This record gives sequence, C-alpha cells and structure tokens, in this order.
Amino acid sequence: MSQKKKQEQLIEQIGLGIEGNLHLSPLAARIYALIILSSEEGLTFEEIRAIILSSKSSTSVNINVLLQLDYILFYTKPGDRKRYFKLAKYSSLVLLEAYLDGTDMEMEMVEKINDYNRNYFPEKFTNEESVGQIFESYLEEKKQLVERTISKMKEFRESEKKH
Amino acid sequence: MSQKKKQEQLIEQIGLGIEGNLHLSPLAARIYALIILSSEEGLTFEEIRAIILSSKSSTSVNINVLLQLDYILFYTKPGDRKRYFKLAKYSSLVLLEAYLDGTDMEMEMVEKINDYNRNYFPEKFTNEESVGQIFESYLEEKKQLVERTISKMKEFRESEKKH
DNA sequence: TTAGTAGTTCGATAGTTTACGAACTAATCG
DNA sequence: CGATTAGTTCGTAAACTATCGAACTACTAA
Repeated sequence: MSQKKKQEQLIEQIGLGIEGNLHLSPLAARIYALIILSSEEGLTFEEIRAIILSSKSSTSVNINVLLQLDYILFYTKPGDRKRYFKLAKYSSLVLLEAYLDGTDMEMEMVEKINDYNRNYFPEKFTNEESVGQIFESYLEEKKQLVERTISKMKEFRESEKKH
Repeated sequence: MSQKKKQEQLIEQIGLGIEGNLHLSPLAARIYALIILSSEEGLTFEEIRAIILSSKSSTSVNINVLLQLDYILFYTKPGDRKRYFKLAKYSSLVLLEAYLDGTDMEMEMVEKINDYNRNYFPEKFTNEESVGQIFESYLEEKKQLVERTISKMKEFRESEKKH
C-alpha cells in the first residue's frame, strides 16, 4: 500500500480511537493523529489542510485546541512566516498527568460513595465485602503505576537537559 | 445535611463523573448514580422517576441501556408486577472487562503508529527513544494489573457460588 | 503603500443528542 | 370483560456540537 493510503487509513483509525478516549472533536483527533504520523520536521497549516481536507477556520480552531492542551507545539524558521506543527516531545507525559487527575477524582468519588452507603445502608458492608475491596486496591495500584511512570518520564527529561 | 439533600448532591457529582468517563447520557448517568447510592432492596421504576424527575419514556430507555450493559439488574417479588432495580453485584467486573478491551486497543494503536513511523521516519528511532519505551512498559503493566484484578474478582465470584 | 501570505474571528447551518409527551402493549385484578 | 398498573415505542422539539465560508487582522516583502 502507498504511504498516502496507509496514512489516510491510520488517521481514520487513530482519529476514532483518540476522539472517544481524549474527548476531542473529530477534526482535532484527526489532526492530532496526522501529527503523530509525521516527521520531526513538522507540518505547516496548509499541509495539514491539504491532507485532512478541512477549512481554514476549523483547522485554526482545532490546532489551537491541541496547542492549548500541549499535545502539539510549533516552531518557526527564520525568514519564513509559516508555523511548523509537530508532536510535543512529552505529550505522553501531559496525557499521563491528565489521567492521574482522572484517577484521583475516581478515588474521591468511590470514597464519597462508601461514606454515604456506610452511613445509610450499613447492611451493604456486613461481611468482608470483597468486590469493593478488590476494586479499591486496584485503583490504588493504578494510581501508583501512573505516578511512577510520570516520575520516570520527568527523570528522563531532566537527564536530557543536562546534555 | 438531610439524606435527601446529600443524595441529590452526590447524584449530581457522580453523574457528571460517570457521564464523561463511561459515555452514558446525563440521565443514564444519574440513574446509575442513584442506584449506586441505594439499598440492596433496589428501587422501582416510579421511585427512580420521583427522585430523578424524569419522564416515563426517558427513564425506560435509559434503564434499559444500563440493564443491557449489565451495570444494573432487576428482580421481581411474587404477586408484585413492579421491577426492583439494583446495582449488579459484579458491575465493577463488567467495567474492568470493558476497560481491558480499551487497553488492548490502545496497545494495538501504539504498535501501528510505531510500525508506520519506523518505516517512514526512522530518524524518530535513532537513539534509545526512551519516552516511547517508558510509555509502552506503562501500558503493559497497566494491562497486567487489569487482568490480575479481573482474575481476582472472578475467583471471588466462584468462591461465593460454592456457599 | 500596496499586494500577498498566514492565520483568526464570527455568524450561519447541518447534524447529533437528549429528553419529552402521547399513544400504545401487556399483564393483572375485580 | 373492563379498569388499572407497569412499562415501551415513536415522533418531535430543544439544545448542543462540529464544521464551514466570508470577512477580517497582522505581518512581510517589493
């Protein structure tokens, strides 16, 4: 298959995956997918438009959403007004940090639910109540895993700076 | 604070949390939240309606969505036509199983992206390329954690059946 | 200082989602 | 049977989202 065809196909697939998971608009998700599948050089506004076939306005809005979220970044070349958009090197760190917030919220919620139920429906907590316990330790481990991964990435980033 | 007020507040909060995370409609999310905050006895259709203040039609549709997903179940009492809706005991298992599917998709996607990029932009993979590696081992560990938790819950369910 | 390039802002509109009410079905009871 | 209860189906209205084109700003280069 040609690169172009393969790229189109992957943009479609990855776009759909991203859209649901990351709560981005379909267009933002496709632009993000395209940038993930691009060279270190980056792509210009018009290059993106030519591949995705989107209007200037929507492209502008959605690129800015991705910039705002730190999923992508841009640089410029001297004597060239165009912006070159590329994947933020630590975009996966940004993602994990957002995910950690979600995990914290999830844990808070479970705690509130347990408080409420323990208070008003103590019968729910009579015996060992193990399904809930298994789930809670799962949440705890997941949080620790995410935190550990974030630390590793930050360490790596620091070690890079020193060179 | 009165139970009623506290319940209302939590339905609102949990509902919002669930809505985004689980891709349920606002009403489905609230009904789910209410059922999470209810006794083992369960609630009837009309009891749910009275608390959530929703129409018969929407309530029907959204309860059926939750039933379909195995988040809730109902039982009936002899000589009583009403259905009593309550939380499915292993609803967290159902959730984790869905989450595992999501994790698998995520990993497949990363693989596809890597294949594509390795093919067309080998420069992205010159040095040790550690951010990607850290992220991939995070995904692997997450998957294992979820699988381990699912197994634990299933074991627990089996051990319960024997009694 | 004007022409062109790069990108933004602002309505308008098409499409989707969410919930509703009214009319319906299906089961039970007197 | 006829009335009542429990819940479903269907068409529609309201709200929201995603994208667009046209008009605009801002910067650059001749």
